[in-house]
Amino acid sequence: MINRHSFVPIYVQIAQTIVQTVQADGLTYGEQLPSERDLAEQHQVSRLTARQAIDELVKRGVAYRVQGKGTFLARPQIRQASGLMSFSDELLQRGFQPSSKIILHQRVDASKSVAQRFQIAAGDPVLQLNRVRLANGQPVAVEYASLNLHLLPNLDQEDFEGQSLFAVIRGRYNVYPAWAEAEMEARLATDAECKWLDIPTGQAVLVAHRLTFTEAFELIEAVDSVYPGDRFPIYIGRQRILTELDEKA
Amino acid sequence: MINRHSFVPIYVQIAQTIVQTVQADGLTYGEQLPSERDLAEQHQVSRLTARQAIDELVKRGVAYRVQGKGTFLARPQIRQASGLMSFSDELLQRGFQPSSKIILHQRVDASKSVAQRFQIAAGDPVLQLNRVRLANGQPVAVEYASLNLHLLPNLDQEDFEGQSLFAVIRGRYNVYPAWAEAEMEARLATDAECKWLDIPTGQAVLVAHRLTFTEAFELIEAVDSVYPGDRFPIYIGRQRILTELDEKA
DNA sequence: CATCGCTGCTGGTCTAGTCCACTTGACAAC
DNA sequence: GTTGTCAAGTGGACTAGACCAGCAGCGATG
Repeated sequence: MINRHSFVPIYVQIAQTIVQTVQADGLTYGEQLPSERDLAEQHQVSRLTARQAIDELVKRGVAYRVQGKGTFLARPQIRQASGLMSFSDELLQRGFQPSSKIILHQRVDASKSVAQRFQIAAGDPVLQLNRVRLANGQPVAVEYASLNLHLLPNLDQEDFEGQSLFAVIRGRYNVYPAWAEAEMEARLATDAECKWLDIPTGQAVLVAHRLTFTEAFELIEAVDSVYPGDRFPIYIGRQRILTELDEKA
Repeated sequence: MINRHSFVPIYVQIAQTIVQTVQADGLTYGEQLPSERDLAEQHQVSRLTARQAIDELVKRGVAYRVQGKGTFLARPQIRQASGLMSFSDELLQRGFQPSSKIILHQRVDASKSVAQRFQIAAGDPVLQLNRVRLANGQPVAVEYASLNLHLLPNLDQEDFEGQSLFAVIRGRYNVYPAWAEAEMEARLATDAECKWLDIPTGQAVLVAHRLTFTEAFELIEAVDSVYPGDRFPIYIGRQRILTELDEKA
């Protein structure tokens, strides 16, 4: 079960085995997981390590704790993937074949507002990448992306028709998206968008203004995604509602 | 500084003092916070406790760690409040005076699909509460809410024109919203919505289908919020992008 | 029969350490 | 000057305990 000489921390390994066990045993919402003390003894680790494993599951919204009673499986999420994450990954998970048609792909000088977001000088080059996103050949979104060439030098020489942008960012540059932030609004589709998305004029579209950061909050990309309103509802994911630090006094 | 006999855990107290210190000293994005060992010695606690304090800040996206270097302040969020949280709270934070006009307020028998969401029997009573939400007297949203009367008995006898729904839920019932999940779409406003929101016909609106859960994933409410597309962009909050548990092998 | 209290379980918090991985800067050797 | 090495400081992982707080079941006591 547990490999003490692996680079993967023990608590992650334990979290993985719990997930596997849950799937194998067909456990569902509300059922109880092993106690922290049981897990510790089972895997011959200290209780804190077992607790860290369960922390991982709680962080993901897979399980929840009740003091005095135990740890239980959470209600499953509506969907796995999030509208805030990689478009390609989400489509793959949902069983579609993602692809792209590039509308624009060029270095541009950063405008003042873009430069401020990227924390670079105005006029510094930024990669502008506008794409129509397709699922099984059907257009499902238009994306207007600005990418940080300081963080991703020579990114403009990559090919994005064939491969996922995030895959390139992770694989070639070892840059890992860790945080995302978004604002949403609705508006009517522009004429160009109607053509790209193959929708009638006057239709409502959902626009997501998304920022993606590294662990250290360097801005990787700023994207405006335009979705036809009804064809593709966007799942925001499961989020913990944080109480203020100074409440509960 | 630290009160060892308070009911508030020491690590929370330390997290609070860090936030206060940061504000008092005017520290900004990128500046370094005290090391875990420093914090531990400063407050005369073990290193784990100091670490837990920083964990709180990292969980909130206030700080981030870099192994071998230290802990640093994160880039501030676009906005504080989230479109997934309490409408009233968000408006208050942004300096508006929230109010409501009730369109519908009655017990209804749960339809099959609603009952399934709430995990109750079909036909069991649910509180349907439809409101026009106002900011400084201006209509900014229409909300169609279904509330769980099993969790919140006799909620239908409360007054919601004057007070925040979440305030009642927290104060009177001791039910704390802990998780939220949402899907978003865009469509054209209905005639009734145009009247309520005082917008021209044919305008695009943003629709958020939101579920709010307790810590134990009991469904508190299911809400469809309709926002005029451009008047009020919805902030989704800052979210961690989770890597799969079985990656990084 | 109802109730109170005990006991044994759970998670929540905390201690005082250990060793490892990584970053940085200083300093010595080339 | 460049390069390599070493030490100090950082967060990451882990141990082996401790006590507290909340829940549930059981049994004795009224």
